[in-house]
Amino acid sequence: MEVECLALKDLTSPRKSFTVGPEEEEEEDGGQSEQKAPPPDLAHITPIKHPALVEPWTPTANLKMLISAASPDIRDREMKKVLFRPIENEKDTPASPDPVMEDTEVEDSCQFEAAEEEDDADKKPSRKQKSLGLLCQKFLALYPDYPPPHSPIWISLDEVATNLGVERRRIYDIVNVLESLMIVGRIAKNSYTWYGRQRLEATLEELQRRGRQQGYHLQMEAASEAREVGPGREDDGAEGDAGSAGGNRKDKSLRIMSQKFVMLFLVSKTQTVTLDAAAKILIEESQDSSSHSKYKTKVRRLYDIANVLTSLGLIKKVHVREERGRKPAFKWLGPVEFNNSGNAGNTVNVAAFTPPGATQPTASQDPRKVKMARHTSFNITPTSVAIQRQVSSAPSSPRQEPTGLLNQPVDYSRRTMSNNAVCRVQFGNITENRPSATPQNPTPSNSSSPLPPTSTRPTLLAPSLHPEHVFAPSSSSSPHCLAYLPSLSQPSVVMLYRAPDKPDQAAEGQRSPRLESEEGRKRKREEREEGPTVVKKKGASGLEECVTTRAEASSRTSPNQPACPSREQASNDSLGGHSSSEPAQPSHYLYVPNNAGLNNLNFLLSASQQPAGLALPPSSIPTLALPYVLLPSAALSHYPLVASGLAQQGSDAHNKLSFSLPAVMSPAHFMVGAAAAYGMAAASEISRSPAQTPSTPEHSRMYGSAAGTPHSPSGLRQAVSINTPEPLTPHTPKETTPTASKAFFQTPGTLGSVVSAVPTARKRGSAQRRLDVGHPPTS
DNA sequence: ACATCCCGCCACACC
DNA sequence: GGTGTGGCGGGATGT
Repeated sequence: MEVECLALKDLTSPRKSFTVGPEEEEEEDGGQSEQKAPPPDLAHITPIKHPALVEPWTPTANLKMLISAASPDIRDREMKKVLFRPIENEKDTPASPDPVMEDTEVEDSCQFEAAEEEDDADKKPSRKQKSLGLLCQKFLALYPDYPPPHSPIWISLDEVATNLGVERRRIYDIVNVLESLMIVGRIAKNSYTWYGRQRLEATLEELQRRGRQQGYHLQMEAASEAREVGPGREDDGAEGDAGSAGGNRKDKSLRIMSQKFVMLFLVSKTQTVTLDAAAKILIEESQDSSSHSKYKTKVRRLYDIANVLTSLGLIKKVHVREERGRKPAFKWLGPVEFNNSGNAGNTVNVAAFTPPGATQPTASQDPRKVKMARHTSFNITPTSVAIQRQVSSAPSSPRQEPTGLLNQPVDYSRRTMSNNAVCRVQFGNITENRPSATPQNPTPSNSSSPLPPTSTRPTLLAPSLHPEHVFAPSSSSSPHCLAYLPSLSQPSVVMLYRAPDKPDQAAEGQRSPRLESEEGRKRKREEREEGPTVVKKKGASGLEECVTTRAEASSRTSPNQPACPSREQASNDSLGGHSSSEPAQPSHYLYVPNNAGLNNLNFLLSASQQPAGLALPPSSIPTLALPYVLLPSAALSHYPLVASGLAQQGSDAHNKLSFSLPAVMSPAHFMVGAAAAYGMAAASEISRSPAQTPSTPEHSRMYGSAAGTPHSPSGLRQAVSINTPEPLTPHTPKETTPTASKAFFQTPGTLGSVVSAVPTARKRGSAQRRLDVGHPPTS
């Protein structure tokens, strides 16, 4: 790995010139960044003060981070600062950070932010920010909805926990629910395979079937009618599940409860289930008659499950009014009717499903056999702030939907930006596949080895973004893309703006995601079937349509990839190809601090645009007077935009550029919430010339590190790749250019270093504690 | 006051 | 005994 790294570096070296320090050397970002090379533009752009001094964890800071992104170390530091800061400092240095404003211009803007941000960012994360729903979103953001079938993604819970900066315990909660839906499958201790939504539909179908068999529908009716549930009871079902699960242990709970809960929705006429009813039904089954306490416990668990399901976009919170008043309930947003055919796509074996507990990956392929790419994903740092509360808040209460705002937590999945969103950002995942391509295992097949998750490979970069994350306006036409970079100090959004071909589309992007939610899904479903255009919308269930579309059309073979066939083309285009207006890519990017009124959003816009105007295409951005910073493209180079397709992209290589920003994108964030809200739809593709895509070492690191340390900026390390428009497939790119791949690979080494650095983080239990650092556990 | 649900103790299942 | 899981519910936080 190390070696590789070197290699990468070498590669990058050329770039180094402006790239920030290759590595750690740099002292602190701020200064260094400038020093480094910053192209003139940058230099002034980022007037980062002396980082060392303050380390404000402000938007500006984010900027710095970006800049400094080049050096992972720095990032880490910063991240730490950030991460910890809130905790530790929380009050200590309250304002300092923001107010300080390191950057010049930015600062100004920052100031705006400052006020808020401090709150958000600095402060300790509110409870909402730590919610399971948000956490789940982050988790989901790490992996593609539709990973390539043949290259399963390996997940290390420990790593995930570390990266997300949470306790393992929390991850278990999420994973158990995801496992109940076969979104992940357990391989072994601490090891899971990520299936994404490929099997989701089939699983849901199966659950529906089972739910009916078990008579849940009757209970639901009873319950609904008479609040008091009639003791319909049937334990069988439950037990069956549990039993099947194999582990009988106690796993009856979350996993099974989750399935049952889902079953209730699937058999419900109204598709709405009140917590009360669900709890009662579940209690009965379990026979815990314990009564009230049991009830309370069940409800608590249901909240946990509901938060995860909400994050998946499968349900949303609602209230049902009753005589007494309104009761909390959840409405199913996922698919209810399954066409076998459709499901089939996934080829999930129902059988596999059966034993939920069992977790057999089986079904189609044994993951293990298949080489698994490690998804290092991550990077998501625990951004304290990162997540917008909106989102977070949502976990339980998605109410916003109506508004159609950003928030919806859940919808990430569905968030579709514009209909055509083309751009895609990928996080690590994408890469993952590629990596496989990497030297060692170019093809999935060959690698028989399961890949030790650990060091091995690297295949992945960082977690890929789901397409969702990216907004893509209509295809190529659109000029810019928005990316949400949670890792940045705050949740930030970066807009890459290319000389626009058409702003309009961007506008499209704006459409609130929400709208789609329900209706959209349906539509989507339809769409999928129809066709391909899709980019990434997600189906109701959150499934990406792209996949589906394509998948259906052709065989389901690879839902993932196929889905977005066009990419290649795109890639061509984008990569270098993208001739459109710009030859390669925008020379500059605008970075807009969130402060500006945008909720914590930061944007990078291509300089090509007039800064002042920030005028994004009108459509795209409503007039926003935002403070922004121009960043020379070079600056971004550090963050490697990797054209996935660079080299060979061959099939996969989409044009996506990935550029790794030290941020993590969580879908949610990405969401756009803000973006959307603002109407920025973004999206365009950014194409990057191959040359550009440098896989700089740093870059690689970023990816590689997938596992950032928790505290550390792991989050930062994420890479984002943006594709050209089009349908991107989820991430498939198995093969990417060599170079690119290298970059990814290297990561590991990088990671290693990083990780090592933070070993402590690893402490699992304590991992979270990082939070505590600041505050000792109360007790 | 009630709705949510974070947090982490602690039991259990495996090494 | 150590570690991975995850049940469970106290009590904090949000509304």
